[in-house]
Amino acid sequence: MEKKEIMMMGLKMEDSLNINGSSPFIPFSTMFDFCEVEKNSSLGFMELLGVQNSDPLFDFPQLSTMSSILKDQQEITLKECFEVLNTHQPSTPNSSFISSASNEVVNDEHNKIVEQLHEKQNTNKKSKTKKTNEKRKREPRFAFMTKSEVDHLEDGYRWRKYGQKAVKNSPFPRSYYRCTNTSCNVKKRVERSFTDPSIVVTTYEGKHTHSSPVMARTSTNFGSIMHGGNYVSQYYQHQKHQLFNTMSSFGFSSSSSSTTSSKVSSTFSQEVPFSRDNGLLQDIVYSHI
DNA sequence: CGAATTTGACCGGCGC
DNA sequence: GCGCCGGTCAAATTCG
Repeated sequence: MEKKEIMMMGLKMEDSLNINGSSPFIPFSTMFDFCEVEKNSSLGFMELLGVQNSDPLFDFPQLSTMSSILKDQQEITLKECFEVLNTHQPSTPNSSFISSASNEVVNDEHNKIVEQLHEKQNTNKKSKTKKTNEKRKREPRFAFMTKSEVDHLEDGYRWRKYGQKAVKNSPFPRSYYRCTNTSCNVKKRVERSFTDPSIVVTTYEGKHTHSSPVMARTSTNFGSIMHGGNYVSQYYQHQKHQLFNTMSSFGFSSSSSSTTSSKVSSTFSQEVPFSRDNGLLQDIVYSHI
């Protein structure tokens, strides 16, 4: 007899059910609300996600467009995401694909982020000219804005909290986590957006030198398609899977829809049937015990 | 009782 | 030099 373990983007379904009762909330809305990439990186959006030609995600024109934007500019903003998605508006306009946050809130957030990025770029320039010998090398960082009622989202790795600080101009604190694996120096910061408290901003720094402990003990298809040791690993595989479900369930269509369903089953999971009725809730993982 | 979290102290970078 | 700020440390406390 198979035992089912249900996970939604790494967050256990039962946890989310406890919080919202009959209507489970969606912990992740979309991963490309904001994506920050190191300047020297030539990664496009698809490469960032580890999407290859054989992936069903490859067929979504919206994502290809975003990928090219990201490649040219090294960063993609909320506004650009909106523009791209609006030019490929699905047939049902009332379905809010990006998030349930109002445009005002998201624009505020966008402006803030752009401001921060510019500030950072300026300070980087200054410190470069000032210092001949660079002391501290910053690991690549990736930030995600996610709609969640839980601050610390389960992502398959084990983290130890080592600090918490009050965030300027925000009632919500920022938490600092470090990977519990001693040989691994990956860190992450988690904070809640004060413009929209339903949004959690998670920033990863560095790459794991080991595989995910959760994935190691559950023989899932996610585990088998991981890029071990890479920061685009299991987290992105989750995101990738989620993204496809989201794109599909909100009415976006891939450019080669005839072949998509077969591709999906081979690339993501043969055990999880795709049903549009389930929407985001179909992101489940079956594990054998 | 060991592991994880909390929280005030501390540190280094930066602007004034 | 001083104060602010983001990030980290580590002793105390809580949790399982």
